[in-house]
Amino acid sequence: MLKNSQFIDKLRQSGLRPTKQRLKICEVLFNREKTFHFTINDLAKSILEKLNEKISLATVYNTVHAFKKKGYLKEISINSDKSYFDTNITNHHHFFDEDTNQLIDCDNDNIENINIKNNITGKKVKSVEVLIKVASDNQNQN
Amino acid sequence: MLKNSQFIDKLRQSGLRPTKQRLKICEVLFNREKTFHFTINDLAKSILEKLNEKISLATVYNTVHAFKKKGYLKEISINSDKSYFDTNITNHHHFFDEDTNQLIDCDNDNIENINIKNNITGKKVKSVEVLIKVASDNQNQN
DNA sequence: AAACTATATTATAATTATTCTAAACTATTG
DNA sequence: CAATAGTTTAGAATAATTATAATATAGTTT
Repeated sequence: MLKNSQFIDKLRQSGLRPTKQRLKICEVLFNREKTFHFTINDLAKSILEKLNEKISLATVYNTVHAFKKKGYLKEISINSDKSYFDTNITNHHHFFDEDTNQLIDCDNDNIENINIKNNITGKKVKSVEVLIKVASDNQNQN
Repeated sequence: MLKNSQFIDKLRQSGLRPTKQRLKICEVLFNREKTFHFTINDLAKSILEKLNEKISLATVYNTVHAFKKKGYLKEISINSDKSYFDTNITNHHHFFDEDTNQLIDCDNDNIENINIKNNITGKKVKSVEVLIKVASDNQNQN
């Protein structure tokens, strides 16, 4: 478990002011055993429930985007009406269970190394993400 | 180039009534040399420009979803504020150019076969999609 | 520590993509 | 050709996200 002062240092190091709100959000996001996936709404709800505190939705949006820009969060490429974020910033992939709409981490060594033979000229590969959609046998394909 | 009567047959075969609007949309989507990617907005604009005809937005949404359900279109998993569709329904991957926000097909044999060692128990793999985000060197990672 | 400046937070309005609704319309069937 | 089941439509409703502009706070300078 990280201490408040550690979050303060981390924020300051990346040029973000360690405000009350940002520290609360750090607590909810990073003071955990396991990484996890969330939507902005999930996060706002967590803050309310866990810390019994209200942070303006706008601030939650701002903070999540700031954290993403600094590399503390990743956004996950799923087609959905809302954006999903991940506190696991390591290189890894995802299963998406179409029955339950759940996103599940797929360990990187569960898939052989992906080698892109021909990249777009003049561009650099920023990320390679695999999304494996799964469902029970009787479901429609998406 | 496909003829109108061929679209009529195709629609009827899959239990969709071949209406004026659906045939127009077929023309725009499938009467081409190459497959392509689009958003609902792109499509509505194309209809207006190419056919000089106005189809209600609701109908465009309905039709695209109907076509997707029947397997004539694929939806692409990109995290974005809007949904992207693909007339290329074969198994393939994508590059996403973060500089231009463009989606580019990645030939299937540009990537070695992807082998998932351990799948979620009780579930069947419905699709495996790779999204390769690229950008010029000086861009931020997404 | 007061004053200053740059950055953050907030409630609320605005915007955008998408879905819903219910009335009018049309293709198919008997 | 009448019945009916499926479609289309404009516009309203909804939901996620972004913009706005006033207020508050953090860091810095005096």
